[in-house]
Amino acid sequence: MSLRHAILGLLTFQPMSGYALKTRYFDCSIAHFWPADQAQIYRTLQSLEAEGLAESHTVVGETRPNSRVYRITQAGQAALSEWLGVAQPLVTQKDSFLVQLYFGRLISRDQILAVLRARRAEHARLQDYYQRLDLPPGDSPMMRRQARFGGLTLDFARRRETMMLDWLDASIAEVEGWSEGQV
Amino acid sequence: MSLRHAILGLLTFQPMSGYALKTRYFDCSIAHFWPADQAQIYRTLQSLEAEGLAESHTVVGETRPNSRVYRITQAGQAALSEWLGVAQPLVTQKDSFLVQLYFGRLISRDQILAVLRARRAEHARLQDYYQRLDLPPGDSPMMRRQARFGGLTLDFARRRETMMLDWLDASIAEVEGWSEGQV
DNA sequence: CGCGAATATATGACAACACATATATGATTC
DNA sequence: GAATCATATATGTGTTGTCATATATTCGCG
Repeated sequence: MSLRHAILGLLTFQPMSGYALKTRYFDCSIAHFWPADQAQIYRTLQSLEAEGLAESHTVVGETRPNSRVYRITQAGQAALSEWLGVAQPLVTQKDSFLVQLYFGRLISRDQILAVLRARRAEHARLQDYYQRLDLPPGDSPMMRRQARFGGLTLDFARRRETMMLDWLDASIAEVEGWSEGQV
Repeated sequence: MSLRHAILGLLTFQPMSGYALKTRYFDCSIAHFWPADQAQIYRTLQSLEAEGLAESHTVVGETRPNSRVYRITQAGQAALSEWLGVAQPLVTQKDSFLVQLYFGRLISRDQILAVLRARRAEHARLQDYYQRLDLPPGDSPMMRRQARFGGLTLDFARRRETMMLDWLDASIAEVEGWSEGQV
């Protein structure tokens, strides 16, 4: 249910079209911890409207194609607040890389090291991305409050990438220490 | 596709029934980073057999119900090795809690603190679980090699929980420092 | 003027997954 | 003897998500 509530949350910034929501808001924030493609977002907006949590009207574009601008309703705000106040159950994070590593004994030491190093490179790239990423300072009281919470989630991403790199470095060193015959 | 390969991997330990696979192996290992319910595992075993990656025969149980014992085939071993050798694409980890936190400004400081503290308690429980969890020492060369790779994934889980608790403690302290009027 | 890029929305098809439920056997417990 | 638990497998169904594809407009470039 997170995508529904994430979209309702973004609509609290201002009413907007699916396109603006995805390209100007979603992809720069929520997508870092709850990615979704265009089809999913458009369908979710339709479903939100069908349930009365959002409403839309067509805006005639003079310089662009017409767009359908969505606005959160009172019912939508109530549903969002309700959801935000209840602790979500902890869900096990799925990671196919850990499945690969768990069965590392089934391939050669060089092969598993190559997979580990490729993973390290990906996370180094991500760490760099999150280090450079900075949040818009906020030009209104609302956006300044928003920036604080955005800062918490960004802090999480940075800590996670640091932890990942530490663990990958330790794992690579450990596997390198295992003689080929033992692997 | 991870579940398919995880199941093939478990079948390399020994041929076994869906029930044994789930309760004696899957839930104690793979489920920590790729959970799946009974229905999903049984259907995946059927699909693996349909593709020739596993084969099964019925074992008549004298003291229990009959069971269908699956064995990995040559083709299955080949498919598994193939998959293990290729680095899987990095997938964004979805976390509904981060969605909640990102929109923390929409509820009261006390409410978001309650959600943060509930999350902290969950991760403290998980950390305790992973600290106590120890892998079977391995009674054969294969299982000793297996224990090494299992150790790497366990190390990851422990580091992740430590990072989570550090971040949650820092976030709780930070939010506590924000005056209610500002939140 | 044609072409591609950016803007904008929508749907079909399928895979993966979660949750519920159905069924059956044999052992243990009260 | 009835109830319950552990063992064991199977399927129905709805939701979510992914990927591909279709369609339409306007702008800028060569």
